[in-house]
Amino acid sequence: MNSQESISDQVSLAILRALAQAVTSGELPSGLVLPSEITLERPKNRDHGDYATSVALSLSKAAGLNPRAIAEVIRTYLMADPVINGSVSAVDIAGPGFLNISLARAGQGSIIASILKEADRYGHGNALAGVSVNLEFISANPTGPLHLGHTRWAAVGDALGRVLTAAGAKVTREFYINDRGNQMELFGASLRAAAMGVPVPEDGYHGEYINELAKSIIGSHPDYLHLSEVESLSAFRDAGYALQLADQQRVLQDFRTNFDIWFSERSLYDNDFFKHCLDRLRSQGHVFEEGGATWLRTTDFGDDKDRVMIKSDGSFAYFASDSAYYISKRERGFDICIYMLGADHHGYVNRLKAIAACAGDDPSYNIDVLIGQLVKILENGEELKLSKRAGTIITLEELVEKVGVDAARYTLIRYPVDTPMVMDVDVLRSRTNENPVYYVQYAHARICAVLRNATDLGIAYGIDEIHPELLEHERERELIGALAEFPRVLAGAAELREPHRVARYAEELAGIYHRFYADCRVLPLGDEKATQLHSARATLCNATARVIANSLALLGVSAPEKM
RNA sequence: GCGCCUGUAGCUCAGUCGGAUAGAGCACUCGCCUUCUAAGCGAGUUGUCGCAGGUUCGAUUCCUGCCAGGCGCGCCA
Repeated sequence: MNSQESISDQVSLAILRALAQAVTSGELPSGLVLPSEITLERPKNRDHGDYATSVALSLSKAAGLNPRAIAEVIRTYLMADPVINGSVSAVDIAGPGFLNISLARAGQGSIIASILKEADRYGHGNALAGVSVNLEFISANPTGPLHLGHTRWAAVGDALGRVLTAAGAKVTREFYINDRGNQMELFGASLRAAAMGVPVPEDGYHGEYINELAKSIIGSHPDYLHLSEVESLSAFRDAGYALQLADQQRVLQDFRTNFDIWFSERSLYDNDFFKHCLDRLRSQGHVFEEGGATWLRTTDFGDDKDRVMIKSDGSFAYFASDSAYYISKRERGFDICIYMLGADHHGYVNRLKAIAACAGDDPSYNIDVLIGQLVKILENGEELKLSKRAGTIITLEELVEKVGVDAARYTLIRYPVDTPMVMDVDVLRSRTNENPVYYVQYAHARICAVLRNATDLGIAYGIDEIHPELLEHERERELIGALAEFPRVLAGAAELREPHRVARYAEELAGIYHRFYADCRVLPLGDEKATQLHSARATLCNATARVIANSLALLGVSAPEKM
């Protein structure tokens, strides 16, 4: 990290050094417990500098000193610090004891230089280096098309994978196929009934897609109708499964969401793997028998009731799969298992965490469960109701047909997953500020146009044309400040598992760029002579395009060069 | 009954290791294209941050209680 240490990191380390020096010199009490790190914040008000910290305020009580006095001591050592000497232009004390730090032009220039140098890796970090993450999302039954609820996870899960990767983690995306149990049997029975032209079972699967699937199966396997009932049920089930799974895979690929592993629930029971899991849990002392069933004592770890794994009739409860699946993930070498579940599954959080604890793991580290709220969709001002019965479910594919992959992905990602959201199809089709994906993409396309023109005019730009001393306009300062924020935003998004932060940042950056563009002419006007300022501004544009493109890449959204 | 999530501008929502006058888009009014993409920019108006306490130098943010809405609590999957 040393070579890529950002200005803000350098400053916060310098503040730590200043505090240590102050303690050594006796200006701060010797017993004072110093913070392990200093987090700088970006003041909303530009008069408060580029960075600010309130350490002096928080140390005041323990030190028994006036916060402004502490700030004064820090300021003195900070100004003398050789490392940041050239990049910081001023350290001011404001209000009750805030330290406001302003960057020198040279410091701003180094930000642009590192963006151009690191290119598509700018902003990436190593907070999760060496950590192996299993990211499981969607995990739909292979008994029908992916619908709107799955779509949110497809977009957010994929973006989270990109964000975690950018933070240095080794990420494996996994789709858990619920291919065993009653639902599969009902699916087979529904297909068979449809194929035979008899009523589908009451609790079976309905909808036009069932008829189409049935038709397609008979088309390639007319003999299925003449098998015995038992044989034909499983034949229809397996054929339907294969078709539906292939369909889900195709739709997801078109949605730019790719999985490394498609994990079959059935496979958990192959080769006595489940027995092995049970033995492992038993050896940890959390398995017991009662009423003819085999249980996991999840109440040892905060669950509100114990869970049955093997029912008294000898069949496996769904929880058996959950337990074995978790153990499988850990035995395959994953340090952190992330689960993305719908709000209707939030009751599972405790029991999943309890599985980890029962297996002897640390539930606060090895397992991370994210709960997402539901999505509603609006068209022509009316909510499209989702009903499988009525056959009016909105599929992922239909949504993409309506608004396109970029708009669908972007909109689903830009909200925190724990808030319910409404997608308005009409807005997503619009080309205005209401539609943030265009706002961001437009900024990128606009910059590309400017750079094309710069090249035509023979204006040089790039790492040798930064000229930070010429960038003194307030808009330029703002823009550089925003570019410098990207690594922190990305790190936060990874740590909190919140990719929406990247989208919000991209919107803010795009807005700052548009304002810069309105106020700062980049290229020479008419027959005006080209100067270094033109090159410097074009270079700033170049760096901005880079950061916007990097942000969009993390969301799986395209960064067009022309619109 | 127990548990989880949510409650911020007229609308849709940002804002988490507590910070300096609480933000954006939409909507409404008015400006800005004979020169870099107007899918853009600028100006104006809008708030008991659900309510009540507590911790703190300082709370939209943390804690407790309450109110309102959504969801979940099977030897179903």
